[in-house]
Amino acid sequence: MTTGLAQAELIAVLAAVTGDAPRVMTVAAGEALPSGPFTSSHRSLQAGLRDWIESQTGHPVGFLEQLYTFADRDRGPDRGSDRGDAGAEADLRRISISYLGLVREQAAPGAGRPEWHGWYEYLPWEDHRAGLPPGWQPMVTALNLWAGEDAGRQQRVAYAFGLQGQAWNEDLVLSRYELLYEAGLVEESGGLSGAGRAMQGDHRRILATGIARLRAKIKYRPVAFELMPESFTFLQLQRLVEALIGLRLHKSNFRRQIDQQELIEETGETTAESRGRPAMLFRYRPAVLEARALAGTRLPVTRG
Amino acid sequence: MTTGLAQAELIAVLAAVTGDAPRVMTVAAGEALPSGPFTSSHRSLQAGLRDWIESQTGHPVGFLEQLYTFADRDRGPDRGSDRGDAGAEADLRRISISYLGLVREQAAPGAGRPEWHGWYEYLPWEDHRAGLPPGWQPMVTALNLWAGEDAGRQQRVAYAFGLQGQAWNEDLVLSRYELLYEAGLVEESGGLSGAGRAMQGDHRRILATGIARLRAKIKYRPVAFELMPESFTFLQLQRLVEALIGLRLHKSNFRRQIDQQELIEETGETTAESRGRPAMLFRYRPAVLEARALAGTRLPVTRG
DNA sequence: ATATATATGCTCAATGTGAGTATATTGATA
DNA sequence: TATCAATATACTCACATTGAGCATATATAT
Repeated sequence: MTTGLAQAELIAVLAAVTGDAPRVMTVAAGEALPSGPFTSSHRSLQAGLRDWIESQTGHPVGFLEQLYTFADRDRGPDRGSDRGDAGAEADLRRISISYLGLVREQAAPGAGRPEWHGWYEYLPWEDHRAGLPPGWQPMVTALNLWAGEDAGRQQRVAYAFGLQGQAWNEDLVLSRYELLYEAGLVEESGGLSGAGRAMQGDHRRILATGIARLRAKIKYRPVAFELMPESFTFLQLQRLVEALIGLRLHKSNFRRQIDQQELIEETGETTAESRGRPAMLFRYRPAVLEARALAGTRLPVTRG
Repeated sequence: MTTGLAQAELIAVLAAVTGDAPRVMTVAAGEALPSGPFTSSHRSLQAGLRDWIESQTGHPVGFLEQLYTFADRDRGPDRGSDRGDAGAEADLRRISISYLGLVREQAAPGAGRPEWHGWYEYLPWEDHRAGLPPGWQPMVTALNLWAGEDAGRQQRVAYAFGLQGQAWNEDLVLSRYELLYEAGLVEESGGLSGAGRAMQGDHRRILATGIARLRAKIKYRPVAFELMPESFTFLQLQRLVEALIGLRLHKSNFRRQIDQQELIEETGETTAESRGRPAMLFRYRPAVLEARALAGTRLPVTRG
């Protein structure tokens, strides 16, 4: 009872982008994230997961980062209350350690026949590239109905979904999923279908955690390049970032920002894929990565 | 062998600030971070840890956030190699889930007689408030010696410690500890004493992880108030932030920044603690917290 | 009264950001 | 072949933010 014994499991949010569609690797016909027991034959958490992913996808994982560790009856960061989906009453807890991984392509499925599905099948309210996503109005109406006269709920909804003068904040992926969960508007919490495709257990919450992390990270670390091919045009890079954050970017300002960070350099070649003027091809400069990352201090320190 | 059974343990980095000294709660005469098994009597990871901390410190924990989950033979985010400190060859892995918690004061020790020690006893190279910290020159010399002709090592050292024209980045706490570890300059990796006080196992690495998280977080979330008393002066707030990040701040620019975020409001009273003009007292405005946090987008989205 | 110490407010140059416009270079088409 | 449509790249400009320092206000100590 007090031994602290638990069953350990690894869960991966594996992301890739094809064209302008961000994708996630799934199993069980798109209903679950890939996962497996953490066995003692693995050298480490990272190494165990890396081996497993590479055997499944046939591609190396460039970027792999721990997301969050959940325990039974404690799914989701700031939840004190039980959700009742814990299962049997054994004195064995299950501990799930989730990871975010980025892979460059998603061809060559391995033994497990993984499937790639678009993020926004599961979280359609997160894609604002073409204006308000489908199903937006009914969802907002239902959220407001749930909030009722409760000022706290009203504020949380307005903040998370960018209503009532608040700006849309693309990073709040997890907050939004949790609000929808709490409001009973997703299947996982007993809601009717409609608000995106459901997943087993809390896998959709873990997907939301991964997307939130990636959207936050892309602002101060050049993770986008982990998803890009060797050489690429400016527009391809822009489309990829837009796919991840679910928003359109200002073209020339995006170019300027990338330019002045000196993250990329011309290859010398051009593409003639498109109709108009051919675009220059660029490659990533990894040497600069370590040197410039995390430049944003935001605190008024005294210099000199 | 492949069951995924493991022993689960919770480890806490509990921080408080008294005056201008940031502190961490320790056990074992200041040689270890508080930890304990995660038992099935706990409702959840968060709740279990929260209960335990409050019984130990006698104070409620305002802020509690998961840091990182380690497994035996995998201590530290990006390490593939074993460190050989794993212990017995049982097929039971130990999994340590670490948390960062912030408490407002550190009086009233509970049953376990915890001790509070200054952060910078353990990581003296992190405190740059009074210029270069003691032991800086010998440490840099030893690092350069370790780097030798290896350009990669040289670059990592220069970047992490702000040498050769690079600016000091207070967030890179973990990178610095890991470099010192790798270079054999801390006791935990066989180095002689001198570079700060050691801790058991990898507790000092976990402390570094917690400080790094806090220093990064303070830039975009008002976590400082979790450590402040009810009412405070501007200078007290500044001193606290300075203690956390280990740097001096520009007085009026700091005031301006806090001002325009509308995070605090006057209480109407003043203090006459000091010699000169009495300072106005302020209180934190928690209502605004949710509404304004995470304003920094950093990506050039198209508006309208 | 005067010096000293701290608090609070103001200015200004430099830099960064949001938004839009202008020019260049291609393929398609009349 | 002249023109159009489409895309790429470059430039401008107002405005906000930031880094740095100076000025003023109000207390205590002598």
